[in-house]
Amino acid sequence: MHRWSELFIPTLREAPADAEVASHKFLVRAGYIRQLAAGIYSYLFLGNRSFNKIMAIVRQEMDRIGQEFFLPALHPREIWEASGRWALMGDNLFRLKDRKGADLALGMTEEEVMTEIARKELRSYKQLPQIWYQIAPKFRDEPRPRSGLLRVRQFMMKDAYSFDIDAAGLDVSYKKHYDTYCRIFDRCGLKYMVVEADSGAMGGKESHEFMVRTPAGEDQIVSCDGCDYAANMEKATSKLDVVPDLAPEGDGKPLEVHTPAQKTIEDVARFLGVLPKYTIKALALMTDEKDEKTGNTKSRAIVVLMRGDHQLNEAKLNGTVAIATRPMEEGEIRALFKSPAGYLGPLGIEWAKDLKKDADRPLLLVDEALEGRTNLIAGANKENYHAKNLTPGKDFHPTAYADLRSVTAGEACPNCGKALRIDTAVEIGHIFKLGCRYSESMGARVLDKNGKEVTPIMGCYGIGIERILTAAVEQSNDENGFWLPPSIAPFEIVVTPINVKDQTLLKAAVDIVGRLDAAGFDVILDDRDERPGVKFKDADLVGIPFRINVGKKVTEGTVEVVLRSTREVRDVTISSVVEHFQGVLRAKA
RNA sequence: CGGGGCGUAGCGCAGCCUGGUAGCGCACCUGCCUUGGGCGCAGGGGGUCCGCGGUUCAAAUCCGCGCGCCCCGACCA
Repeated sequence: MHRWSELFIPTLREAPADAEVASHKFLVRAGYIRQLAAGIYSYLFLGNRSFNKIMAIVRQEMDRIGQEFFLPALHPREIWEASGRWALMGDNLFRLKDRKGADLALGMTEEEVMTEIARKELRSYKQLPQIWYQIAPKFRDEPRPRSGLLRVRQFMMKDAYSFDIDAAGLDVSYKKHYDTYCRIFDRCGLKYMVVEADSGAMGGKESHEFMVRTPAGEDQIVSCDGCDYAANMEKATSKLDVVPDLAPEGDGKPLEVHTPAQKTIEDVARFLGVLPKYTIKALALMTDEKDEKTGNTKSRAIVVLMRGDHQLNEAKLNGTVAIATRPMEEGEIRALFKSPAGYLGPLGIEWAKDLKKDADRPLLLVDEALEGRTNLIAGANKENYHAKNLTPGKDFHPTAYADLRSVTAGEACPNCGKALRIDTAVEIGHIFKLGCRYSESMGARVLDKNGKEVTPIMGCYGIGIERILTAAVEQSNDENGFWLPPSIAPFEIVVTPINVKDQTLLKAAVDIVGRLDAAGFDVILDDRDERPGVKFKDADLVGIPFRINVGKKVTEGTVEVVLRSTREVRDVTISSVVEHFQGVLRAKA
């Protein structure tokens, strides 16, 4: 029997000053966690209990489709070299040396280790498909740990990897994970949504993120209330209203107009008496690519043209050019384009003809929203002048058109046309068709039916254990504390005798706890010699979804059952308490 | 990596400007009292004032360097 008086549940009346988001404040106040260092937390009794319940659910569901491993957190440099990620991961990878001076890394994910096993052990198509998973700590040297448990440097992750003989097999493994994830998050009592995700520079592969809407989140998701369209910002698109173009002026050729001291889109549009959507915004960017051998940095200029009222989506740009970019400095703009910053435009510059060719020329990337438009207004590459009558493809030639725009709330859904909404959310799971990136680079091969060597195709699938807890807290809290879904709460029920010095009450409470225990419920007895108010406040704080008050009414054979989420109180006879909770808590099971 | 803030008892903070006894609330311990929403009274314990160096008769306080933590941005399978 769990007796509160004997347990270490250090609740705090006040939250630490540096806690900002609800989950951080409450998990600390409720005695679930304590911080050890930036982004590194200890899980105390209650936190660990909740944690174990989440992991048990994940494990149970994953065992239906895969096999659990336990892999080292300490990885030799070699396997990260083999996958090419030793250089790629940069400072996010924790690195250390052993006594002999050999390089080691703390695992941030386990593609390398899993693929290493596959490489050594898998020989035949007959051994496929395989789904291997583990639940283990991961380490990332985040530049900025934040928001309590939301972004940390050590965290628990369920990561799974699938190996299939072909793309059709991968589709099956992927679908299994998709369904399993839904079951896991359903059982954890989360209100989540699944969004299409960007698969990064590798391109073309499928990816979904499992998200929980909460203002504490770090991601933006776009969704439609009218249909099931949902995507993250990097992937989201929308249907734009057709803009009737301006009529050409004069002979229809590019026409310079005097725009003294009008630099921003808003200024120019107002000055010329048009809406910003008739203008072109030119963004000058640079890539700095370091040559590994020579150590020299190669830079390339990229100019992005957007409709005047649109925002560039850097993730989309990244996906298009497959390299990091930075804003160009004013001096660079002057030197390269002979144009003052603020008056940059596409005219009179020799642009690369193709993404692959003309490596010495700057790239001109034009957002799709400008494709087919005519008679637009852009900078004239000349102080105090803009140019009218610009038509892409005629007056200048883009290197490429691409979807580079960030969707904004209220734009039309690409599926059904209803207004899109944008919410912040926390990512709790991510499934991803990896392809052969790791199996290829690390040399995993199996023989197929025909005795031919083929590279297994992989998928990877992650769940953040902390984030399930965090999301659950963010989802259900008020000024007094939070309540967790019973499936992941440290205890399902707290039994609170109003006065433990009153032997009748204490005895009745012990009896009730005993019977609930015996019936398989997770119960805690708050037998502390505290005033009722103190015990109620603590009970409200620590996330337990049900409370049983054992008070005066015991003499009439009843106790109160309080539902934390709604504060709904209900008298239940002592004799039927177990039955009552079997109805409430075990109905679905 | 750019910008900002903070570091004094377990938690929340004052003191620092203007150098001289280290304080308040909560928590904790003892006793009494109280028992349906963080009760009351009395007594008590607890501090390398983030660290190092400097100035000074004297440093929590002034100066320098360092470290840690938080926030915004950048970054982020």
